[in-house]
Amino acid sequence: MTANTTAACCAPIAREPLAESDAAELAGLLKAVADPVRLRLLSMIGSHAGGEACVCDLTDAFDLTAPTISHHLKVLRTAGLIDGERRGTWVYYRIVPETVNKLGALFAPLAEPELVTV
Amino acid sequence: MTANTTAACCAPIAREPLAESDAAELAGLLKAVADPVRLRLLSMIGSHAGGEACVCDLTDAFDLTAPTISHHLKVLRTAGLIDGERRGTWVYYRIVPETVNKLGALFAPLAEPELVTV
DNA sequence: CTATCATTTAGACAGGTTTCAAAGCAGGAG
DNA sequence: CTCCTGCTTTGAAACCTGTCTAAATGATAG
Repeated sequence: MTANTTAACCAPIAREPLAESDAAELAGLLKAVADPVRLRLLSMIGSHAGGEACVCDLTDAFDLTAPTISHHLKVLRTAGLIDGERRGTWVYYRIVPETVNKLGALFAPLAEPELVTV
Repeated sequence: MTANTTAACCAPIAREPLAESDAAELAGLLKAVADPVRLRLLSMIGSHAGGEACVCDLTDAFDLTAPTISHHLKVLRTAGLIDGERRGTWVYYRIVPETVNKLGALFAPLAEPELVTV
């Protein structure tokens, strides 16, 4: 179609127009992380020693009630970004790297902002 | 080859807990792209020949009214993800790579040993 | 100046989100 | 068994979003 003279740059999102179905799926994932509390939860879980974190640790880090934290964890779990398991009294969550990678792949390699000027 | 080899693990989000202020800023950015229409708009603008796209092209690709598209473009513009300019009759939008890179840097290097060598 | 096309703004409405209090479940301790 | 603690579910209130129609603004042509 075109000369495509600026090929050495583009993140997937800027390489070709996103298909409608892909956009819908990715938007669902992005909605799950597009919240300050859930971003911090995801970060806390992912950076916790052993790769997993107990809900009790997470709840104490916020000025929010336990049901609210539980709700946010459910959103992340439903989106497939985290996975939870009960061991005895406590419930532990860990990250699902495959799903997180989908997000990374979306915007990732947008190289240096040295684009061809107009 | 031992000079700061980014290990096969951690995206910034999984390296250390996100600060509250960073989480708020990033969540704002993510909210702007967490919509199928806006994702496709961003992708269309970024992948368009010349690095910019006219609103008229964008509007025709959706089953939505012009005001709705305009609303979504405003959200992307307010978030700093795109930048618009009027030239004569038409308004042209282009991507702001710096802002998009912030998103790429968040989830990017999580466990995928694929190296960018282009 | 008037007509017309392209885009944005304003106002309104249905539907979804975030949050909390209260109640419900599941394990462990006494 | 009974109680207590950790976590989830439910139900409801306040708020935010996506979409539309109608109207305003900007630019160009006649």
